[in-house]
Amino acid sequence: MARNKYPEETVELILNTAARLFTEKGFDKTSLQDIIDETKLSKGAIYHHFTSKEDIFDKICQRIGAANSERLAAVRDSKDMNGLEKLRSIFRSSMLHPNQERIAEIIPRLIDNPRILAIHVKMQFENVAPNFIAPIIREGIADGSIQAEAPEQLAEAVMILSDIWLNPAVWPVNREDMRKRCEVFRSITRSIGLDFLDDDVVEAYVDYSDAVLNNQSNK
Amino acid sequence: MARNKYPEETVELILNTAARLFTEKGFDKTSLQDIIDETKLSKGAIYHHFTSKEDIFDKICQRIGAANSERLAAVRDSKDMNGLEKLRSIFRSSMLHPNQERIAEIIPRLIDNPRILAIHVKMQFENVAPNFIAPIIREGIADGSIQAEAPEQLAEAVMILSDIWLNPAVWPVNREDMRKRCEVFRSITRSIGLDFLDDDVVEAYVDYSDAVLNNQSNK
DNA sequence: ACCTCATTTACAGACTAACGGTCTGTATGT
DNA sequence: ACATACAGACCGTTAGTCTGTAAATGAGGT
Repeated sequence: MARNKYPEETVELILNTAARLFTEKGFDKTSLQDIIDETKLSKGAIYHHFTSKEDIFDKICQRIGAANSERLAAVRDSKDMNGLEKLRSIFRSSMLHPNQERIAEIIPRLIDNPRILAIHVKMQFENVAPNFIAPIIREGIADGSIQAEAPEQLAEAVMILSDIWLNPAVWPVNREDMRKRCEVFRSITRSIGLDFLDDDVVEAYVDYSDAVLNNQSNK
Repeated sequence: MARNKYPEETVELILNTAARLFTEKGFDKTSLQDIIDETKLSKGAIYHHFTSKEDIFDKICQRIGAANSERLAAVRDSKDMNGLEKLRSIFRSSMLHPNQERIAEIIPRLIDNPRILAIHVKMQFENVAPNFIAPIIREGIADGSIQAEAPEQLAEAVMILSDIWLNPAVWPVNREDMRKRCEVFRSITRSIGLDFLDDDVVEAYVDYSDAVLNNQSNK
């Protein structure tokens, strides 16, 4: 086949396939041949749409980042909630998200997938914390729902703790340990004026961690 | 040259050279040829002492981990301090360590060196937190110098925050931001019964961060 | 509106350089 | 003599390049 009418579909196919393989096997252990085999495309096709394997990875990250930003921006710019409620909403939706189960099935411990871990950490620092969490905390301080100082640094600390330490995809633990982690996280956030983790969200964290753990031991 | 009298020196040469190259250029971008060129050894020599490039990396990590563990164990097992004093001592010595300047000269942002970042995170989770920080917190709770619960989880939280977020090697920031981070870290640790970061240690963090930042902009 | 044809685009796949790793050969210490 | 510490040719696989080709497209004439 030459000169496809709908090249966007080819791009999508490459991105989707590569994303799956990268999360399943890791970036290094996914070869271009793997992508070629799974997509039934040719090297020429892939290098026509992307400049390198790295480029494919970057584009996948951009796509995920954009989807994530959109979700967060909707909450941040909402007029119906105060600062604290927005924080609560974000953590609620990220944990009770519909595609949660699928992720638990696929993802290996991110700690064993350095590339994905690093980009994950980077996104928290460069995008999520400064552009979404910090403004919301600032809003919360202004509207009186949050008592705190240094919103930028608080946002960073909260995201590091919740998105790396509490994140079961990074390092899953058993139910009890996860519950204890959540409790410590709550006592920390409460003490700095940010009490936004609800009981049912904690349970979702615990369930998710357990699911990832079980899925791994099955392999 | 064949059949060297002192093969340990060859092993050391390989480990030291590889460690430097891995931190300078990253694991992936350091080729065996680079190591061969810099050591003036041959492929045969390297594969005689190591089974793979990965193996070299692992041995480097083990060496660093062992040195680190030794330092931490000495504090943990000391009879002259209570729990809180031990924590204080650890953070003091890790920041005011003699080889600090050398590291600042070499290291790129760990966030751009995924492999090293991942092993760094892993060591905190698998070794430092459970084997050293948690026991010390437990001791502090027992001797009354620390008021807290869940020492294992607290240890994890403290190490995540201090060794990733506050660590200038991971993500250096300017002096003001670093100072703010330290302040937030202090308010967090204080609130959970762990006030162990002294003013002069904060200044060391700030200086270190600034040094790493300046060094990078020079490149 | 329809046909023509040059041009651009979306691929296919042979080819290349560099990589990690293996294997055989060799000199030197024990 | 034998084991050890190398040296370096060799191999399969990898990411990335380059050339070839067929289908879509857009401009110009009818």
